[in-house]
Amino acid sequence: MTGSVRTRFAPSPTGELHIGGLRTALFQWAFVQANGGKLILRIEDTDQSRYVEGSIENIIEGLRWLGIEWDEGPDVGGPHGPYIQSERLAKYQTVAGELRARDRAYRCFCSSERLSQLRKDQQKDGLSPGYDGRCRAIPPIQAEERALTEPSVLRFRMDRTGVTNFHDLIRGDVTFQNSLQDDFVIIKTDGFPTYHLAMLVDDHDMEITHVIRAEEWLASGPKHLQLYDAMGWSPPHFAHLPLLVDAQGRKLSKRFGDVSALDYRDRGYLPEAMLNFLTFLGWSLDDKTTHITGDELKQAFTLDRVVPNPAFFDVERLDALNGHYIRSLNPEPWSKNVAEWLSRDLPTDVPRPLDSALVSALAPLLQERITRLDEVATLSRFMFGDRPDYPMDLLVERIDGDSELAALTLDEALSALGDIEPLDWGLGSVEAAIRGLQDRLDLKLRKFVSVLYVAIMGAPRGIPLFDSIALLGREEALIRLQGARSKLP
RNA sequence: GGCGCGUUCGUCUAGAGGCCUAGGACACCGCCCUUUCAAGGCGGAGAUCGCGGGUUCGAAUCCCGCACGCGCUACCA
Repeated sequence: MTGSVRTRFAPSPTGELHIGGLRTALFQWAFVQANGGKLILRIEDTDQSRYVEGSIENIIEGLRWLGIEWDEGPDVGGPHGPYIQSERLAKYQTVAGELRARDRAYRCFCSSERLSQLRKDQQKDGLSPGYDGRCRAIPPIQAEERALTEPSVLRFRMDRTGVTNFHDLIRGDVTFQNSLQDDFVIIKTDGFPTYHLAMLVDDHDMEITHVIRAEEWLASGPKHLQLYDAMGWSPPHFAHLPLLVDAQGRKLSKRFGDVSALDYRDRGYLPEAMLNFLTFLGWSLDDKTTHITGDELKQAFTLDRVVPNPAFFDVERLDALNGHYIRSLNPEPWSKNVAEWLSRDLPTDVPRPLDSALVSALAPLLQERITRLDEVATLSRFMFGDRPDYPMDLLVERIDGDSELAALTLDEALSALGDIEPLDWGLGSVEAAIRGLQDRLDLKLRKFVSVLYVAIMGAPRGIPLFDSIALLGREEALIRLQGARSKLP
Protein backbone atom coordinates (compact mmCIF):
# COMPACT_ATOMS: atom_id res chain seq x y z
CA MET A 1 0.00 0.00 0.00
CA THR A 2 1.36 3.43 -0.87
CA GLY A 3 1.38 6.42 1.37
CA SER A 4 -1.54 7.99 -0.42
CA VAL A 5 -4.26 5.96 1.27
CA ARG A 6 -7.29 8.03 2.19
CA THR A 7 -10.42 6.77 3.87
CA ARG A 8 -13.30 8.40 5.62
CA PHE A 9 -15.63 8.03 8.55
CA ALA A 10 -18.98 9.41 7.48
CA PRO A 11 -21.61 9.32 10.22
CA SER A 12 -25.02 10.93 10.13
CA PRO A 13 -25.80 13.42 12.85
CA THR A 14 -28.97 11.64 13.87
CA GLY A 15 -28.14 11.11 17.51
CA GLU A 16 -25.36 9.71 19.59
CA LEU A 17 -22.33 7.98 18.16
CA HIS A 18 -23.30 4.35 17.71
CA ILE A 19 -20.99 1.72 19.13
CA GLY A 20 -20.94 -0.01 15.75
CA GLY A 21 -19.93 3.24 14.15
CA LEU A 22 -17.14 3.56 16.65
CA ARG A 23 -15.85 0.15 15.67
CA THR A 24 -15.94 1.12 12.00
CA ALA A 25 -14.04 4.31 12.78
CA LEU A 26 -11.51 2.38 14.82
CA PHE A 27 -10.76 0.01 11.96
CA GLN A 28 -10.54 2.90 9.52
CA TRP A 29 -8.19 4.75 11.80
CA ALA A 30 -6.03 1.68 12.32
CA PHE A 31 -5.95 1.01 8.58
CA VAL A 32 -4.92 4.54 7.77
CA GLN A 33 -2.31 4.61 10.52
CA ALA A 34 -0.83 1.31 9.44
CA ASN A 35 -0.51 2.59 5.89
CA GLY A 36 0.64 6.11 6.52
CA GLY A 37 -2.59 7.47 5.07
CA LYS A 38 -5.20 10.02 6.06
CA LEU A 39 -8.52 9.73 7.81
CA ILE A 40 -11.28 12.16 6.93
CA LEU A 41 -14.30 12.86 9.10
CA ARG A 42 -17.34 13.83 7.06
CA ILE A 43 -20.82 14.57 8.33
CA GLU A 44 -23.61 13.15 6.20
CA ASP A 45 -26.59 15.31 7.02
CA THR A 46 -28.54 15.06 3.80
CA ASP A 47 -31.69 14.03 5.62
CA GLN A 48 -32.76 17.21 7.33
CA SER A 49 -35.67 15.58 9.09
CA ARG A 50 -33.41 13.24 11.03
CA TYR A 51 -30.95 15.84 12.20
CA VAL A 52 -30.45 15.89 15.96
CA GLU A 53 -28.91 18.86 17.68
CA GLY A 54 -25.60 18.08 19.36
CA SER A 55 -24.93 14.94 17.36
CA ILE A 56 -21.75 16.21 15.75
CA GLU A 57 -20.28 17.14 19.10
CA ASN A 58 -21.24 13.75 20.49
CA ILE A 59 -19.64 11.95 17.56
CA ILE A 60 -16.41 13.90 17.87
CA GLU A 61 -16.29 13.38 21.59
CA GLY A 62 -16.84 9.67 21.20
CA LEU A 63 -14.06 9.27 18.66
CA ARG A 64 -11.65 11.30 20.74
CA TRP A 65 -12.52 9.26 23.80
CA LEU A 66 -11.07 6.22 22.10
CA GLY A 67 -8.07 8.14 20.87
CA ILE A 68 -9.11 8.22 17.24
CA GLU A 69 -7.68 11.20 15.40
CA TRP A 70 -8.48 12.41 11.91
CA ASP A 71 -6.56 14.57 9.48
CA GLU A 72 -9.43 16.43 7.88
CA GLY A 73 -12.90 17.17 9.17
CA PRO A 74 -15.43 19.81 10.12
CA ASP A 75 -13.52 20.72 13.27
CA VAL A 76 -9.97 20.65 11.92
CA GLY A 77 -10.60 21.77 8.37
CA GLY A 78 -8.57 20.58 5.43
CA PRO A 79 -8.06 21.12 1.72
CA HIS A 80 -11.27 19.39 0.63
CA GLY A 81 -13.80 21.18 2.81
CA PRO A 82 -16.41 21.85 3.77
CA TYR A 83 -16.79 18.49 5.53
CA ILE A 84 -20.49 18.78 6.21
CA GLN A 85 -22.69 17.74 3.33
CA SER A 86 -25.39 20.32 3.82
CA GLU A 87 -22.71 22.89 3.07
CA ARG A 88 -21.80 21.23 -0.21
CA LEU A 89 -25.19 21.27 -1.94
CA ALA A 90 -23.95 23.12 -5.00
CA LYS A 91 -21.48 20.34 -5.76
CA TYR A 92 -24.21 17.73 -5.82
CA GLN A 93 -26.37 19.87 -8.08
CA THR A 94 -23.49 20.24 -10.49
CA VAL A 95 -22.92 16.52 -10.72
CA ALA A 96 -26.65 15.87 -10.97
CA GLY A 97 -26.76 18.29 -13.87
CA GLU A 98 -23.90 16.49 -15.52
CA LEU A 99 -25.66 13.18 -15.09
CA ARG A 100 -28.75 14.65 -16.74
CA ALA A 101 -26.69 16.02 -19.57
CA ARG A 102 -25.39 12.52 -20.09
CA ASP A 103 -28.93 11.18 -19.98
CA ARG A 104 -28.11 9.09 -16.94
CA ALA A 105 -30.59 10.94 -14.74
CA TYR A 106 -34.19 11.97 -15.27
CA ARG A 107 -37.01 13.67 -13.45
CA CYS A 108 -39.60 11.49 -11.79
CA PHE A 109 -43.01 12.78 -10.79
CA CYS A 110 -44.40 9.65 -9.19
CA SER A 111 -46.09 10.21 -5.86
CA SER A 112 -44.93 8.34 -2.80
CA GLU A 113 -48.41 6.80 -2.65
CA ARG A 114 -47.99 5.28 -6.08
CA LEU A 115 -44.52 4.11 -5.18
CA SER A 116 -45.57 2.31 -2.03
CA GLN A 117 -48.55 0.74 -3.79
CA LEU A 118 -46.17 -0.39 -6.50
CA ARG A 119 -43.90 -2.01 -3.95
CA LYS A 120 -46.81 -3.76 -2.30
CA ASP A 121 -48.00 -5.18 -5.60
CA GLN A 122 -44.55 -6.32 -6.58
CA GLN A 123 -43.99 -8.10 -3.30
CA LYS A 124 -47.36 -9.74 -3.58
CA ASP A 125 -46.46 -11.01 -7.03
CA GLY A 126 -43.13 -12.30 -5.83
CA LEU A 127 -41.22 -9.74 -7.81
CA SER A 128 -38.13 -7.90 -6.74
CA PRO A 129 -39.43 -4.55 -5.54
CA GLY A 130 -38.13 -1.48 -7.25
CA TYR A 131 -39.07 1.53 -9.30
CA ASP A 132 -40.78 0.49 -12.51
CA GLY A 133 -39.33 3.25 -14.66
CA ARG A 134 -42.66 4.95 -15.40
CA CYS A 135 -41.07 8.40 -15.80
CA ARG A 136 -38.05 7.18 -17.73
CA ALA A 137 -39.52 7.99 -21.08
CA ILE A 138 -40.78 11.50 -20.40
CA PRO A 139 -38.96 13.76 -22.85
CA PRO A 140 -36.56 16.09 -20.97
CA ILE A 141 -38.18 19.24 -22.32
CA GLN A 142 -41.60 18.14 -21.20
CA ALA A 143 -40.19 17.10 -17.84
CA GLU A 144 -38.71 20.54 -17.31
CA GLU A 145 -42.05 22.14 -18.02
CA ARG A 146 -43.86 19.95 -15.54
CA ALA A 147 -41.14 20.57 -12.99
CA LEU A 148 -42.15 24.21 -12.92
CA THR A 149 -45.43 23.34 -11.28
CA GLU A 150 -45.03 19.79 -9.98
CA PRO A 151 -42.71 18.42 -7.35
CA SER A 152 -40.18 15.95 -8.70
CA VAL A 153 -37.10 13.96 -7.80
CA LEU A 154 -34.14 13.03 -9.90
CA ARG A 155 -33.51 9.38 -10.56
CA PHE A 156 -30.40 7.67 -11.82
CA ARG A 157 -30.87 5.58 -14.92
CA MET A 158 -29.38 2.20 -14.08
CA ASP A 159 -27.98 -0.04 -16.74
CA ARG A 160 -30.16 -3.13 -16.41
CA THR A 161 -28.06 -5.41 -18.56
CA GLY A 162 -25.26 -7.73 -17.57
CA VAL A 163 -23.77 -7.93 -14.10
CA THR A 164 -21.88 -5.70 -11.76
CA ASN A 165 -19.09 -7.27 -9.84
CA PHE A 166 -16.43 -5.86 -7.66
CA HIS A 167 -13.70 -7.05 -5.41
CA ASP A 168 -14.38 -6.56 -1.73
CA LEU A 169 -11.17 -6.47 0.28
CA ILE A 170 -12.73 -8.63 2.98
CA ARG A 171 -15.14 -10.86 1.07
CA GLY A 172 -13.51 -11.29 -2.28
CA ASP A 173 -15.46 -10.99 -5.51
CA VAL A 174 -19.13 -10.11 -5.27
CA THR A 175 -21.54 -10.25 -8.20
CA PHE A 176 -24.97 -8.73 -8.77
CA GLN A 177 -27.42 -9.09 -11.64
CA ASN A 178 -28.10 -5.68 -13.11
CA SER A 179 -31.58 -6.72 -14.21
CA LEU A 180 -32.57 -6.66 -10.55
CA GLN A 181 -31.45 -3.07 -10.06
CA ASP A 182 -33.80 -0.13 -10.24
CA ASP A 183 -33.57 3.57 -10.88
CA PHE A 184 -32.90 5.10 -7.50
CA VAL A 185 -33.38 8.66 -6.37
CA ILE A 186 -30.31 10.89 -6.32
CA ILE A 187 -31.93 14.28 -5.66
CA LYS A 188 -34.93 14.50 -3.41
CA THR A 189 -37.92 16.82 -3.73
CA ASP A 190 -36.33 19.20 -1.28
CA GLY A 191 -33.28 19.55 -3.50
CA PHE A 192 -31.02 17.59 -1.17
CA PRO A 193 -29.05 14.68 -2.57
CA THR A 194 -29.57 11.17 -1.26
CA TYR A 195 -26.74 9.31 0.40
CA HIS A 196 -25.73 7.59 -2.82
CA LEU A 197 -25.09 10.77 -4.77
CA ALA A 198 -23.58 12.78 -1.96
CA MET A 199 -21.22 9.97 -1.05
CA LEU A 200 -20.08 9.60 -4.62
CA VAL A 201 -19.40 13.26 -5.12
CA ASP A 202 -17.61 13.67 -1.82
CA ASP A 203 -15.53 10.54 -2.05
CA HIS A 204 -14.38 11.65 -5.45
CA ASP A 205 -13.70 15.23 -4.38
CA MET A 206 -11.94 14.14 -1.26
CA GLU A 207 -9.85 11.63 -3.16
CA ILE A 208 -10.94 8.70 -1.06
CA THR A 209 -9.04 5.56 -2.01
CA HIS A 210 -10.66 3.07 0.38
CA VAL A 211 -14.28 2.94 1.36
CA ILE A 212 -14.47 0.97 4.59
CA ARG A 213 -17.98 0.62 5.91
CA ALA A 214 -20.36 -1.88 7.53
CA GLU A 215 -21.79 -4.84 5.67
CA GLU A 216 -25.24 -3.30 5.49
CA TRP A 217 -23.87 -1.25 2.58
CA LEU A 218 -22.74 -4.19 0.53
CA ALA A 219 -25.94 -4.44 -1.47
CA SER A 220 -25.75 -0.86 -2.65
CA GLY A 221 -22.39 -1.50 -4.24
CA PRO A 222 -23.81 -1.79 -7.79
CA LYS A 223 -25.50 1.59 -7.47
CA HIS A 224 -22.27 3.23 -6.49
CA LEU A 225 -20.21 1.50 -9.13
CA GLN A 226 -22.59 2.52 -11.88
CA LEU A 227 -22.59 6.06 -10.62
CA TYR A 228 -18.80 6.14 -10.75
CA ASP A 229 -18.91 4.71 -14.21
CA ALA A 230 -21.51 7.20 -15.40
CA MET A 231 -19.30 10.04 -14.29
CA GLY A 232 -16.22 8.45 -15.76
CA TRP A 233 -14.56 8.34 -12.37
CA SER A 234 -12.57 5.39 -11.15
CA PRO A 235 -14.04 3.82 -8.05
CA PRO A 236 -12.20 3.38 -4.75
CA HIS A 237 -11.49 0.05 -3.12
CA PHE A 238 -14.27 -1.34 -0.98
CA ALA A 239 -14.13 -3.24 2.28
CA HIS A 240 -17.35 -4.21 4.05
CA LEU A 241 -16.91 -4.84 7.73
CA PRO A 242 -18.90 -7.56 9.50
CA LEU A 243 -21.87 -6.37 11.52
CA LEU A 244 -21.92 -6.14 15.30
CA VAL A 245 -24.91 -8.15 16.45
CA ASP A 246 -26.94 -8.82 19.58
CA ALA A 247 -27.52 -12.16 21.30
CA GLN A 248 -30.17 -12.97 18.68
CA GLY A 249 -27.72 -12.37 15.89
CA ARG A 250 -29.39 -9.16 14.78
CA LYS A 251 -27.74 -5.92 13.88
CA LEU A 252 -27.15 -3.86 17.00
CA SER A 253 -29.89 -1.32 17.49
CA LYS A 254 -31.49 0.72 20.24
CA ARG A 255 -33.47 -2.39 21.11
CA PHE A 256 -30.23 -3.91 22.27
CA GLY A 257 -29.94 -1.22 24.90
CA ASP A 258 -26.57 0.36 25.23
CA VAL A 259 -25.69 1.36 21.78
CA SER A 260 -24.31 4.81 22.51
CA ALA A 261 -20.53 4.90 22.65
CA LEU A 262 -20.30 7.58 25.28
CA ASP A 263 -22.75 5.78 27.54
CA TYR A 264 -20.05 3.18 27.99
CA ARG A 265 -17.65 5.85 29.11
CA ASP A 266 -20.26 7.16 31.51
CA ARG A 267 -20.80 3.74 33.00
CA GLY A 268 -17.16 3.40 33.86
CA TYR A 269 -15.48 1.69 30.96
CA LEU A 270 -11.93 2.70 30.17
CA PRO A 271 -11.16 3.73 26.59
CA GLU A 272 -8.25 1.25 26.55
CA ALA A 273 -10.69 -1.55 27.35
CA MET A 274 -13.23 -0.47 24.77
CA LEU A 275 -10.55 -0.15 22.10
CA ASN A 276 -9.19 -3.58 22.93
CA PHE A 277 -12.67 -5.10 22.93
CA LEU A 278 -13.78 -3.54 19.65
CA THR A 279 -10.50 -4.42 17.96
CA PHE A 280 -11.09 -8.13 18.31
CA LEU A 281 -14.66 -7.96 17.13
CA GLY A 282 -13.87 -9.01 13.60
CA TRP A 283 -10.12 -8.76 13.60
CA SER A 284 -7.27 -10.72 15.13
CA LEU A 285 -3.53 -10.36 15.24
CA ASP A 286 -2.61 -14.02 15.55
CA ASP A 287 -3.66 -17.16 17.36
CA LYS A 288 -3.07 -15.93 20.91
CA THR A 289 -2.99 -12.19 21.35
CA THR A 290 -5.91 -11.00 23.45
CA HIS A 291 -4.63 -7.67 24.72
CA ILE A 292 -3.65 -4.83 22.47
CA THR A 293 -3.13 -1.07 22.70
CA GLY A 294 -3.96 1.58 20.16
CA ASP A 295 -0.29 2.02 19.37
CA GLU A 296 0.15 -1.67 18.69
CA LEU A 297 -3.02 -1.81 16.64
CA LYS A 298 -1.99 1.00 14.35
CA GLN A 299 1.24 -0.83 13.67
CA ALA A 300 -0.27 -4.19 12.99
CA PHE A 301 -3.69 -3.68 11.43
CA THR A 302 -4.40 -5.14 8.02
CA LEU A 303 -7.73 -5.56 6.27
CA ASP A 304 -6.96 -9.10 5.20
CA ARG A 305 -7.18 -10.21 8.82
CA VAL A 306 -10.72 -8.95 9.16
CA VAL A 307 -13.18 -11.85 9.14
CA PRO A 308 -16.41 -11.62 7.10
CA ASN A 309 -18.81 -13.03 9.68
CA PRO A 310 -20.80 -10.99 12.21
CA ALA A 311 -19.65 -10.64 15.81
CA PHE A 312 -21.73 -10.73 18.98
CA PHE A 313 -21.21 -7.70 21.19
CA ASP A 314 -20.50 -9.65 24.37
CA VAL A 315 -20.49 -7.29 27.33
CA GLU A 316 -19.06 -9.98 29.59
CA ARG A 317 -15.87 -9.86 27.62
CA LEU A 318 -15.84 -6.08 27.73
CA ASP A 319 -16.18 -6.32 31.51
CA ALA A 320 -13.28 -8.73 31.80
CA LEU A 321 -11.12 -6.46 29.71
CA ASN A 322 -12.14 -3.41 31.70
CA GLY A 323 -11.19 -5.11 34.96
CA HIS A 324 -7.87 -6.00 33.42
CA TYR A 325 -7.12 -2.42 32.44
CA ILE A 326 -8.28 -1.05 35.77
CA ARG A 327 -5.86 -3.34 37.57
CA SER A 328 -3.05 -2.38 35.27
CA LEU A 329 -3.38 1.32 36.02
CA ASN A 330 -0.54 2.90 38.00
CA PRO A 331 -1.35 4.20 41.49
CA GLU A 332 -1.49 7.86 40.42
CA PRO A 333 -3.97 7.61 37.56
CA TRP A 334 -5.99 5.04 39.43
CA SER A 335 -6.30 7.28 42.45
CA LYS A 336 -7.37 10.09 40.19
CA ASN A 337 -10.06 7.93 38.69
CA VAL A 338 -11.32 6.93 42.11
CA ALA A 339 -11.48 10.56 43.23
CA GLU A 340 -13.37 11.52 40.10
CA TRP A 341 -15.96 8.76 40.30
CA LEU A 342 -16.36 9.14 44.02
CA SER A 343 -17.23 12.78 43.74
CA ARG A 344 -19.48 12.02 40.83
CA ASP A 345 -21.42 9.22 42.54
CA LEU A 346 -21.30 9.74 46.30
CA PRO A 347 -24.47 11.21 47.86
CA THR A 348 -24.62 14.97 47.58
CA ASP A 349 -24.60 15.45 51.34
CA VAL A 350 -21.03 14.21 51.50
CA PRO A 351 -19.03 17.44 51.49
CA ARG A 352 -16.74 18.15 48.52
CA PRO A 353 -13.91 18.22 47.91
CA LEU A 354 -13.43 14.75 49.33
CA ASP A 355 -10.77 14.00 51.92
CA SER A 356 -7.88 13.32 49.56
CA ALA A 357 -5.88 11.34 52.11
CA LEU A 358 -8.82 9.02 52.58
CA VAL A 359 -9.34 8.71 48.84
CA SER A 360 -5.77 7.71 48.17
CA ALA A 361 -5.81 5.23 51.04
CA LEU A 362 -8.99 3.73 49.63
CA ALA A 363 -7.90 3.54 46.00
CA PRO A 364 -5.59 0.51 46.23
CA LEU A 365 -8.21 -1.40 48.20
CA LEU A 366 -10.72 -0.94 45.40
CA GLN A 367 -8.52 -1.56 42.41
CA GLU A 368 -8.61 -5.34 42.44
CA ARG A 369 -12.29 -5.75 42.98
CA ILE A 370 -13.82 -3.43 40.46
CA THR A 371 -15.00 -4.08 36.95
CA ARG A 372 -16.52 -0.73 36.13
CA LEU A 373 -15.67 2.65 37.57
CA ASP A 374 -19.27 3.22 38.59
CA GLU A 375 -18.82 0.57 41.27
CA VAL A 376 -16.31 2.71 43.13
CA ALA A 377 -18.86 4.68 45.11
CA THR A 378 -21.03 1.68 45.93
CA LEU A 379 -18.12 -0.14 47.48
CA SER A 380 -16.82 2.77 49.48
CA ARG A 381 -19.71 4.95 50.52
CA PHE A 382 -19.67 3.40 53.98
CA MET A 383 -16.34 5.18 54.46
CA PHE A 384 -17.96 8.58 53.95
CA GLY A 385 -20.18 8.99 56.97
CA ASP A 386 -22.84 6.74 55.53
CA ARG A 387 -23.66 4.32 58.35
CA PRO A 388 -24.86 1.06 56.89
CA ASP A 389 -28.45 0.08 57.24
CA TYR A 390 -29.13 -3.64 57.14
CA PRO A 391 -31.46 -6.24 58.55
CA MET A 392 -30.33 -8.29 61.53
CA ASP A 393 -30.42 -11.43 59.41
CA LEU A 394 -27.53 -10.21 57.34
CA LEU A 395 -25.27 -10.31 60.40
CA VAL A 396 -25.71 -14.04 60.72
CA GLU A 397 -26.20 -14.93 57.10
CA ARG A 398 -22.81 -16.54 56.73
CA ILE A 399 -22.64 -18.18 60.15
CA ASP A 400 -25.68 -20.38 59.80
CA GLY A 401 -27.95 -17.96 61.59
CA ASP A 402 -25.99 -18.35 64.81
CA SER A 403 -26.90 -15.08 66.54
CA GLU A 404 -25.20 -16.16 69.73
CA LEU A 405 -21.88 -16.39 67.92
CA ALA A 406 -22.55 -13.03 66.27
CA ALA A 407 -23.17 -11.41 69.62
CA LEU A 408 -20.06 -12.97 71.08
CA THR A 409 -17.97 -11.90 68.11
CA LEU A 410 -19.22 -8.35 68.41
CA ASP A 411 -18.64 -8.23 72.17
CA GLU A 412 -15.10 -9.52 71.86
CA ALA A 413 -14.33 -7.18 68.96
CA LEU A 414 -15.68 -4.26 70.91
CA SER A 415 -13.48 -5.08 73.81
CA ALA A 416 -10.35 -5.86 71.80
CA LEU A 417 -10.67 -2.75 69.66
CA GLY A 418 -11.67 -0.68 72.67
CA ASP A 419 -8.47 -1.71 74.36
CA ILE A 420 -6.39 -0.03 71.69
CA GLU A 421 -5.15 3.34 72.90
CA PRO A 422 -6.37 6.10 70.58
CA LEU A 423 -2.78 7.01 69.80
CA ASP A 424 -1.94 3.44 68.84
CA TRP A 425 -4.89 3.11 66.45
CA GLY A 426 -3.78 1.94 63.03
CA LEU A 427 -3.77 -0.93 60.59
CA GLY A 428 -1.26 -2.94 62.66
CA SER A 429 -3.04 -2.66 65.95
CA VAL A 430 -6.46 -3.24 64.43
CA GLU A 431 -5.33 -6.33 62.60
CA ALA A 432 -3.67 -7.71 65.74
CA ALA A 433 -6.81 -7.11 67.74
CA ILE A 434 -9.11 -8.79 65.24
CA ARG A 435 -6.78 -11.69 64.72
CA GLY A 436 -6.58 -12.03 68.49
CA LEU A 437 -10.26 -12.84 68.42
CA GLN A 438 -9.41 -16.25 67.03
CA ASP A 439 -8.06 -17.35 70.38
CA ARG A 440 -10.79 -15.75 72.42
CA LEU A 441 -13.50 -17.37 70.28
CA ASP A 442 -11.47 -20.46 69.52
CA LEU A 443 -12.43 -20.16 65.88
CA LYS A 444 -10.67 -19.46 62.61
CA LEU A 445 -10.97 -15.88 61.48
CA ARG A 446 -12.88 -16.84 58.36
CA LYS A 447 -15.54 -18.46 60.48
CA PHE A 448 -16.74 -15.28 62.12
CA VAL A 449 -15.30 -12.37 60.18
CA SER A 450 -18.42 -11.90 58.07
CA VAL A 451 -20.21 -10.54 61.13
CA LEU A 452 -17.67 -7.76 61.34
CA TYR A 453 -17.93 -6.98 57.64
CA VAL A 454 -21.65 -6.49 57.95
CA ALA A 455 -21.28 -4.38 61.06
CA ILE A 456 -18.72 -2.11 59.47
CA MET A 457 -19.85 -1.85 55.85
CA GLY A 458 -23.34 -3.28 55.79
CA ALA A 459 -22.50 -6.27 53.63
CA PRO A 460 -20.71 -9.58 54.18
CA ARG A 461 -18.33 -8.68 51.39
CA GLY A 462 -16.39 -5.65 50.35
CA ILE A 463 -12.99 -4.05 50.63
CA PRO A 464 -10.53 -5.42 53.24
CA LEU A 465 -11.81 -5.23 56.79
CA PHE A 466 -8.69 -4.28 58.72
CA ASP A 467 -7.99 -1.33 56.49
CA SER A 468 -11.61 -0.27 56.63
CA ILE A 469 -11.72 -0.30 60.40
CA ALA A 470 -8.42 1.52 60.66
CA LEU A 471 -9.48 4.15 58.16
CA LEU A 472 -12.87 4.63 59.76
CA GLY A 473 -11.26 5.63 63.06
CA ARG A 474 -11.64 4.25 66.54
CA GLU A 475 -14.74 6.11 67.54
CA GLU A 476 -16.77 5.43 64.41
CA ALA A 477 -15.72 1.79 64.31
CA LEU A 478 -16.84 1.21 67.87
CA ILE A 479 -20.15 2.93 67.23
CA ARG A 480 -20.88 0.64 64.28
CA LEU A 481 -19.96 -2.45 66.25
CA GLN A 482 -22.26 -1.34 69.03
CA GLY A 483 -24.99 -0.63 66.51
CA ALA A 484 -24.69 -4.15 65.22
CA ARG A 485 -24.63 -5.59 68.73
CA SER A 486 -27.85 -3.79 69.61
CA LYS A 487 -29.68 -5.49 66.77
CA LEU A 488 -29.00 -8.84 68.37
CA PRO A 489 -30.86 -10.35 71.28
C1' G B 1 -40.77 -12.95 -1.94
C1' G B 2 -36.02 -11.39 -4.56
C1' C B 3 -30.88 -10.52 -4.26
C1' G B 4 -26.42 -10.60 -1.38
C1' C B 5 -23.33 -12.08 2.58
C1' G B 6 -22.30 -15.51 6.34
C1' U B 7 -21.82 -20.56 9.03
C1' U B 8 -14.93 -23.59 13.78
C1' C B 9 -16.07 -24.72 21.71
C1' G B 10 -21.90 -20.84 25.02
C1' U B 11 -19.05 -16.15 23.04
C1' C B 12 -14.83 -13.62 20.22
C1' U B 13 -11.44 -15.99 17.33
C1' A B 14 -6.60 -19.12 15.27
C1' G B 15 -6.63 -22.19 11.05
C1' A B 16 -5.19 -20.58 3.94
C1' G B 17 -4.62 -29.90 2.14
C1' G B 18 -0.86 -33.38 6.13
C1' C B 19 2.17 -29.18 11.98
C1' C B 20 -5.31 -30.31 14.13
C1' U B 21 -6.22 -36.68 18.58
C1' A B 22 -8.53 -28.28 16.07
C1' G B 23 -4.83 -23.57 19.40
C1' G B 24 -5.88 -18.94 22.49
C1' A B 25 -9.15 -15.70 25.26
C1' C B 26 -13.93 -14.58 27.98
C1' A B 27 -17.61 -17.23 30.50
C1' C B 28 -18.16 -22.02 33.30
C1' C B 29 -16.28 -25.98 36.96
C1' G B 30 -12.43 -27.62 40.56
C1' C B 31 -8.04 -26.87 43.51
C1' C B 32 -4.39 -23.50 45.70
C1' C B 33 -3.65 -18.71 47.99
C1' U B 34 -6.62 -15.85 51.39
C1' U B 35 -9.63 -11.24 56.58
C1' U B 36 -14.96 -11.26 53.10
C1' C B 37 -15.31 -10.41 47.97
C1' A B 38 -12.14 -10.14 44.36
C1' A B 39 -7.47 -10.57 42.03
C1' G B 40 -3.69 -14.15 41.05
C1' G B 41 -1.69 -19.30 40.23
C1' C B 42 -2.71 -24.30 38.63
C1' G B 43 -5.98 -27.76 36.40
C1' G B 44 -10.69 -29.35 33.99
C1' A B 45 -14.83 -29.65 31.00
C1' G B 46 -16.36 -27.63 26.37
C1' A B 47 -16.29 -27.72 18.70
C1' U B 48 -18.05 -35.22 15.06
C1' C B 49 -15.22 -27.53 12.11
C1' G B 50 -24.06 -26.18 9.69
C1' C B 51 -25.64 -30.70 6.62
C1' G B 52 -24.91 -33.87 2.19
C1' G B 53 -22.08 -35.10 -1.85
C1' G B 54 -17.57 -34.94 -4.48
C1' U B 55 -11.85 -34.00 -5.61
C1' U B 56 -7.44 -36.15 -3.06
C1' C B 57 -3.21 -41.14 -0.44
C1' G B 58 -5.14 -37.26 2.95
C1' A B 59 -10.12 -31.66 3.85
C1' A B 60 -12.05 -27.29 8.97
C1' U B 61 -9.10 -25.95 4.74
C1' C B 62 -10.67 -27.06 -2.70
C1' C B 63 -15.57 -27.89 -5.76
C1' C B 64 -21.02 -28.61 -5.98
C1' G B 65 -25.81 -28.83 -3.70
C1' C B 66 -28.91 -28.04 0.50
C1' A B 67 -30.26 -25.94 5.18
C1' C B 68 -30.28 -22.15 8.50
C1' G B 69 -29.08 -17.10 10.05
C1' C B 70 -28.44 -12.18 8.98
C1' G B 71 -28.31 -7.84 5.72
C1' C B 72 -30.44 -5.06 1.78
C1' U B 73 -34.83 -4.40 -0.79
C1' A B 74 -37.03 4.24 1.12
C1' C B 75 -37.50 11.02 -1.69
C1' C B 76 -32.83 6.92 5.85
C1' A B 77 -28.11 6.78 6.10
